Amino acid sequence: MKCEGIPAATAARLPLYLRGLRELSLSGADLISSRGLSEITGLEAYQIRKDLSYLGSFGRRGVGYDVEELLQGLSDQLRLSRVWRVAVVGCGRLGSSLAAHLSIAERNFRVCAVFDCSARRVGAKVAGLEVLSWEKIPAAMRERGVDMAIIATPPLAAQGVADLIVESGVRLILNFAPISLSVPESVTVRGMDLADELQALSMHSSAKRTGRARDSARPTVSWIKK
Amino acid sequence: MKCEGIPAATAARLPLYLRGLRELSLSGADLISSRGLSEITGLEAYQIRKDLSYLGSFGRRGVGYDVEELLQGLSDQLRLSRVWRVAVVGCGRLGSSLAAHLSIAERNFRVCAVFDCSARRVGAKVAGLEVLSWEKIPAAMRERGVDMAIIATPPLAAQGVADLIVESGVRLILNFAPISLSVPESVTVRGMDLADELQALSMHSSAKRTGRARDSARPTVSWIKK
DNA sequence: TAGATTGTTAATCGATTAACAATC
DNA sequence: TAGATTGTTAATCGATTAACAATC
Repeated sequence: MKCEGIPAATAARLPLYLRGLRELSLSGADLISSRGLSEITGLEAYQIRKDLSYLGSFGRRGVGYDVEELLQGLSDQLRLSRVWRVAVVGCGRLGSSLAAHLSIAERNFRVCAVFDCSARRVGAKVAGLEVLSWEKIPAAMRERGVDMAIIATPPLAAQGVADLIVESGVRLILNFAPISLSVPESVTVRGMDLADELQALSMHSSAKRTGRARDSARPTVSWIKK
Repeated sequence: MKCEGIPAATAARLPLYLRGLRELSLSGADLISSRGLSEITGLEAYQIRKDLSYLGSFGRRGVGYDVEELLQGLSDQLRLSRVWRVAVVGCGRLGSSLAAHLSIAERNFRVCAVFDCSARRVGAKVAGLEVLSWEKIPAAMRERGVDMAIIATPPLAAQGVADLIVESGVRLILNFAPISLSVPESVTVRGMDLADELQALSMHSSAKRTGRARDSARPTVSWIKK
């Protein structure tokens, strides 16, 4: 799938570039070459040049890329010029830690609602917010203008929660529950599963190699195939 | 990258098939067609047939796939016939919840060591285990026969921890810290980053579509490029 | 000018899709 | 036999890599 003409494989690498550039920016660097970015990301320089060329002409031949300019270009492409309003559903250990982590560490994403299915947890505070009952999902999501929802419930509750999220008009879902969700075509679901990752790692037990650095161009080729 | 002749794109989808088949097995199904698996996974039937053909001949023409047999084949490919010994480094909110979750929910992965860099947490219990000081990483990893390490420390501590993990001979790392790690060629690192995923989701804000189900063939195309 | 580095074009490679023959 | 469904081959598509001309 493409995002505005950008190949899927390239789009999946943009967050990696963004992180590298943020580090560079903090360290005060003005310029960076594709070769320099290669050392930071572990990707090949020619691939970086090709990827960045899809965003437009941010580099200067013979010179390199202006760090701030490229950072801006990437932020625009990733639509980070705005703050995204995030809801977390499921306030167990994982959900609470995700909510807390987001609140502390990410300025582009603001947790603005937390929900739980257990009466025991409703009313408690998580990430500074009062935990709401799952029944309030559609109303509260709309009221608070939520853009994305994170599902961190037990697997059996996840589909029901997903249905409520869809009902409330939210179209971006990050799913930590180890189950496949059914959603309408218009909704994008991204699954993150610890077991899946460990299983994939186990396959690499022998016969592997590693360039260097964070493998993880996190290659999101199939956001969804259709 | 291939694993024993299996294309990378296919390998990345195997955990998805495994989950579907486990559900089927629990529900008592004996046989499943590629069409049936398509409904469960959201992938196309022809792609499923092609993927499974790489594992060998598990289906019977005119009939379908034997659920248990295919489950066994997938488990073998994913090397799940054994229990993998996992260490968690970093016992903050995220690390503790990952350790607890793994202990409870995953039979193929056993948490057998937990570490932290903060003296405050050393000695506490996480997932039933005593939290050890990071200085003991090399010794304890070896003693306990750890196969994989999960890094869930703050970003600034992650590289140092990764170095100790590598020193202890562990070659499979799942990194939750939002930073690129430098490791030798022989080590496989998989990065999981909440911010990266949210950024990627944000790109899909408009102009998206979703087949159904868990998009997430979790397309791990670049475990590492080289 | 000479050296550096991008942006782009062309070549290679791998993955997806389509089609169908094999076979239960 | 007729219907169903796999496994495989061939066709298409997209991504990676290589090479180099443009340009600072």
